[in-house]
Amino acid sequence: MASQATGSGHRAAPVHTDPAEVSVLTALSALADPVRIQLVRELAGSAEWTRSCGSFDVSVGKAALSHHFSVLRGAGLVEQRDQGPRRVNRLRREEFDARFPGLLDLVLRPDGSP
Amino acid sequence: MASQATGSGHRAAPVHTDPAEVSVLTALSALADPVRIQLVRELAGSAEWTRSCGSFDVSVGKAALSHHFSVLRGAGLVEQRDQGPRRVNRLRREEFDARFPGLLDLVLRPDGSP
DNA sequence: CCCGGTGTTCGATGAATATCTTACAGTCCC
DNA sequence: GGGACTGTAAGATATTCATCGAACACCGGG
Repeated sequence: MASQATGSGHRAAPVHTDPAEVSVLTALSALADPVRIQLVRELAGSAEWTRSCGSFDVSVGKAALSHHFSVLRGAGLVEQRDQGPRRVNRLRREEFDARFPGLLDLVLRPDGSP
Repeated sequence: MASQATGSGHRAAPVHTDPAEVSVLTALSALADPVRIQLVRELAGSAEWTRSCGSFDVSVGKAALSHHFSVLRGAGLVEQRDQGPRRVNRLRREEFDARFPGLLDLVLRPDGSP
């Protein structure tokens, strides 16, 4: 078979949640965590599909990191795609902003920003 | 002594936090709770200084309720004033909105509102 | 085919926190 | 002053959740 450009494995695909189906409580809970805020911020500062899960400068082990990405997926904040052995990420900016206008902007704004 | 219109007792005044000094994480954590969301919503639907703490239709005891109001005060979301034996509340809409534009609107919006 | 690299899952642990019960401190009204 | 009412404080309990360690699955390359 013709090998695809970026091999799409037949692995357990990550479960995604449509931002349109996310409740306010779920969205706020997902963002009410320092590690996840950092992930979102770092992700926002990078081009889409360029950051693998392990490429983030966080202070937790990879098990916890995997959990955090699961929460972010469940809140419709992050989309993931398998690219060879690694899983690359994308911040669902427009979609999430359509569901919760302004929320992402607040998180991405530098914290001391009156 | 001349009794004041609404007697302001010499009781331990509630500790308030200026919304300008509240971090994003604190604000999101305060709002990431179903009981507190309900309190904020109910408060937004009432005139200022008209709702005492005990007048909310929540499913927790008054001790937990007092704790939730403490969290809301600490996030700059609610202002309290003693009015006789009861403590009346006000949602700090403008001040909080100046610090976190749009956040309160998201919480007050009916949950399925895309 | 073996191996290093990448993530996920599972179970357990620990910390944060939401809750209750009880006790206490004010305030108002009789 | 006594008593009903309102809210807070303190201590105990329970639940949620973030974290870790180890085991497993998958991919790509020698």
